[in-house]
Amino acid sequence: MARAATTSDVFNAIAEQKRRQILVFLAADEKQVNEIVEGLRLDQPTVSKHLRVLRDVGLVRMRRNGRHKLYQTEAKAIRPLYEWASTFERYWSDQLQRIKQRAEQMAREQQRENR
Amino acid sequence: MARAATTSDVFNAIAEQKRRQILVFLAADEKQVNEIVEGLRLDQPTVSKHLRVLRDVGLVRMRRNGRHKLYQTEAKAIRPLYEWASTFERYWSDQLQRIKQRAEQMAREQQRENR
DNA sequence: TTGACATATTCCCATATAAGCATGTATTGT
DNA sequence: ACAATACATGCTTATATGGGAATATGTCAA
Repeated sequence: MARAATTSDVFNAIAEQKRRQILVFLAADEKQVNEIVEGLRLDQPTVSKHLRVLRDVGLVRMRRNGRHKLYQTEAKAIRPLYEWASTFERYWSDQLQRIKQRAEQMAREQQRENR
Repeated sequence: MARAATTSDVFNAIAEQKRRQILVFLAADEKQVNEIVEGLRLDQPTVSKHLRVLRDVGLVRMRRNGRHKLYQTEAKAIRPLYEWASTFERYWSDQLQRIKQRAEQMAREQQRENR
């Protein structure tokens, strides 16, 4: 079995760096393909192909405007990713907290010695 | 050019569903390979290979214990992913807020009609 | 209608997978 | 020392990829 299709879910779609760039680029406002090409310095077919993948998994939405097409990031489609990552938040905070506590502990011991 | 290596970064490493499962499974406590195999019902070589990828990108840490190896998720390695996803948080909240505002607006109009 | 502009798709290629099966390696108990 | 246990790696195969170049499709303007 090969790797899962890039269009199989959000996790696979965002594995590609250029697609991540595109998503950031399109987060605030809708933009034409042209603007993406110039803004990110990618070839036009490359951009179109990545947009296709992003569209297939619902990470961007598109509307036509004359002979342009306007793409924009569908922010809410990123939530599954965000939520999955959040699963681990408590664990890394725990670790950070432990480190912090240890540091405070050491500071207290230092003080005691200096007294 | 093919797809970027699964070991090239966290984004590629977590594209695989089974690796995501493993990370969740190892989030709270360290576990032996054996336990992963049984807990997630995967073949042992499959698990070892996925662990290899996860280790290469720093998503799990390992220590030996006798003839076992204990793996645990390195939660802080997931932060880049979390932070990237957070970039979009304001956009999806904006959208949600807009939806909420629209709902409230409609409610007000309803009230006015009923008066 | 035709031409120009904007975007999408196709074809080819090099590359990297993930699964399954077989085998290798390390560590411990006896 | 040896057998058993616990993992890791090697090999093969089917499959999907992303880039580049060429080409197709779609839409407007004159």
